[in-house]
Amino acid sequence: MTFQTVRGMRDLIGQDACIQEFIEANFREVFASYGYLPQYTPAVENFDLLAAKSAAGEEIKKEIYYFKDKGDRELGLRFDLTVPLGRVASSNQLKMPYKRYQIDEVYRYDRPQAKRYRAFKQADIDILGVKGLEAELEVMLVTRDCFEKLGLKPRVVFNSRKLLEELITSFAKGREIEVMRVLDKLDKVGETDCKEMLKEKEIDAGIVDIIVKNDLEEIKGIIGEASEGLKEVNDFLALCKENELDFVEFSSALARGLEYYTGIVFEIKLDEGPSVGGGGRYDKLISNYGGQETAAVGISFGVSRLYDILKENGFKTSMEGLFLVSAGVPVKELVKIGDSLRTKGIYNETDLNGKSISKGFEFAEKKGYGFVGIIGENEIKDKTITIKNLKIGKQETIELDASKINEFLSRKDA
RNA sequence: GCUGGUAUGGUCUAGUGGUUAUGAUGAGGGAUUGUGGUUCCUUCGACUCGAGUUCAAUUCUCGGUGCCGGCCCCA
Repeated sequence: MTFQTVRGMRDLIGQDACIQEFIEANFREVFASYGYLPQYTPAVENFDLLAAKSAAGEEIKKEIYYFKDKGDRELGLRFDLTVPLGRVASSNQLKMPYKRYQIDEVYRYDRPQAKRYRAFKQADIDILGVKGLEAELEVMLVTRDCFEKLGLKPRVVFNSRKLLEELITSFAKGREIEVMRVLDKLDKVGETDCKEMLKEKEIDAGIVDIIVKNDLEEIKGIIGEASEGLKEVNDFLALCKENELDFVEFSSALARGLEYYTGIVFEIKLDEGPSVGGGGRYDKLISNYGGQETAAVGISFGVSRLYDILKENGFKTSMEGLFLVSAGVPVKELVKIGDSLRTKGIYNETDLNGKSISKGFEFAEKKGYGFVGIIGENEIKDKTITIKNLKIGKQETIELDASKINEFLSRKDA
C-alpha cells in the first residue's frame, strides 16, 4: 500500500526541486534589489475573509478550499497572496509606501488540467501607498528583470478597468461584468464566437469590433476625451515608452478574473501556453477590509507554470563546488578536509559511503556536479588535491589551498 | 460543476478469461582496491479500487478514484 499526492498536487524531488529553487532565488534577488521585504502569512485564513465580496467574486469562491476546524470555525486556504496582504494592511499600521514580496503556495479547488494545479506557487510583489503610475511602472521593471534572469521573453498585455467599464457601459449599461467575461475570451474563441455569445445575451455585439481594432483613437470617440481610463492608458503607454519597456502592449480585451482590480490590469504571457502571471491596481481592497483607503498595485508570477516551462525547455541546474571521493583513505579524513574547505567558502560534498572511485564519479555526474576532488594517500602526504573537470575530462593536482582551488573551478575549459 | 479519453513495477512498455505476468530503464549491492556516464552478476519492484458476470477476472460490464485533455474559471 502506497499513498499518492492528493489530486492536483505534486512533489518536486531532487533536481526538479532545484529548478523551482532557482526560479525563487532569482526572483528574491530581483525583489530585494528594488527594496521589497519578504512577508509570511499563514496558508489558512478565515473563510469570511477569502469569500468577501470585494475579494473573490462569485466564480473564484467556488474554488476556495473550505473546511471547519475542531472548534467549528469556518476556514479556507488562500487562493492568492493579495487577499492576505489586504488583511495585513487593514489591521497593521504599515509605513508607506510598503513594498513586500511573498513567494508561497496558493490553493484552488478547480479541475486539474494542463499546467493547472490545485496547489501552486506564486511569487507576488505589491506596492501599497503609491497613487501614481510610477507604481505600475516599477512593477513592469521588476517583471522585466525577473524574466531576464530566467532567460525568458515575456509579453505583458495591459488594460484599464476604468476604460473597459466606460466602454462597455456605452454599449450595455449595467451588464459590465458579464460582457467583460465574454471579451476576455476573445483571444481564445475568436471574433465570431464572441459576437455570438453576446447576441445570445441580447447585447449589442458592435463592441467586439471596437475591441478587435484596439484603436485608442476610436475608443476616444466613444467614451470621450475626458475619460479617466483613457488618460490612464495613454499615460502608462508613454511611461513604458520612455523606459523602453517594449514588451508592454495595450489590449482593450483584457479583463482578468479577480474582482478587486480598480485600475490598470496586467497579464504576462509567453509565446505559447496559458498566462504566467498577472496583476494590477486594487485601490479599494484594503478599505473594504476595514483599513484606511490605500492605493495598491501588485503582480504575481506563476512560479509553478514557469517551472513547467523551464522543465519543458530542458533546463538543468548544476551543483556548485566539488564532490570529494576517496582513493583509499578513510572517509573521516575526507570529512575533515571538506570541512576546512567549506570554512574557506568552497562548497563541497563528501562521499560519505566511501564507495569506489568509479562509483563516486558516476554519482557526482548524475547529481550534477561539475567537479570531482580526489583525495588519496599521495594527496594527503603532499597536502594537495586532484580535481577533475567532469565536463571536459581534464584533471590537475593542485595545492590544497582555497584560492588555487577556486581558480581551477572558475576556469571554464583547458 | 459539465464533458471526452485513459489506467500493468519509480519511469516507459509487452501480453493474457486459467500455472511462476514481459522487456527496458531505474534504484540498492557486488565484480575491476587511483578515475565516471561501458560491460557483467545480483537484489528490489506492477496488473487503480469496489461491485457484477463467470467454475475462474489483470483481461468482460458497471461504478468510484487517479491521470491526460476540452468547457467554466484561472497563475
